[in-house]
Amino acid sequence: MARTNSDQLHGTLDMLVLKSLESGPLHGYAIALRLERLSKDVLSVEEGSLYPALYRMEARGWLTSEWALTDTGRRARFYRLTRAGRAQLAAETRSWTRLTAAVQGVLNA
Amino acid sequence: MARTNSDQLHGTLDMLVLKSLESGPLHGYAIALRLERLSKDVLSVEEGSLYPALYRMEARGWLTSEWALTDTGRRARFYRLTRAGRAQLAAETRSWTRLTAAVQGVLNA
DNA sequence: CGTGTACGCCTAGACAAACTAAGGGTTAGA
DNA sequence: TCTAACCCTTAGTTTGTCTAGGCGTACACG
Repeated sequence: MARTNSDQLHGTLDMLVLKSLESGPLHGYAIALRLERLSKDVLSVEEGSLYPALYRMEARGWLTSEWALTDTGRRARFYRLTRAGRAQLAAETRSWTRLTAAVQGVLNA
Repeated sequence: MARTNSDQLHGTLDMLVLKSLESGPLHGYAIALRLERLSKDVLSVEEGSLYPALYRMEARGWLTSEWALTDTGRRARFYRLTRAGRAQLAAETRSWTRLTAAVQGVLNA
């Protein structure tokens, strides 16, 4: 009913997830933790957003996944960036930079 | 059907519209032109997004509106920022700055 | 005079993305 | 034993933006 979190990540979640996989495969939970930590708790990644995003991106060929064990011995699904995923990350990053610069330009006017 | 423009403005349109009214009332068409010009044509404001956004914001008390004549003698609906609208603009600007800084932090990692 | 073009506004419907709010199972430790 | 952290899943809702039309007016130009 009431919205507390207001789609703060709209349009950037894919990019952030792709980015966090750039340096190697991670599982969902780890991706969420990483993003929260890197953003100093400004970004909070809801599971209900994250997992569907992962499935979506895998379906689009940007990621592959497989079950494996974490370093603490738990089963988890690890996601790995594909070549197409890297390209997508680059494209989204360019586009994001361009957009935010434009918005900033308006705000400075 | 196919999406060409991908919701590029998602979440920022309200802020941009409020910002463009900061220096005085404008009508819808003028707001769109202004945003396109200020952003050097990076942002394109679709009428189907803009007008519903204006109605929404008026309903929320951020804007008031009235019919008046443009300097070229046409009838147009002019929107004016309310006190609440100014507060909203300030809040959204703070939040946007915070968010983009966080995203940038992740991208730089 | 007709006709195109820029000016202006309006709206229904589709759609994607993110969210809320559950549920489930596992491991470790108090 | 029981709690908390770890990890995944998904149905359903909400929202905003977009597409794709429609309407009417003023003015310039041939």
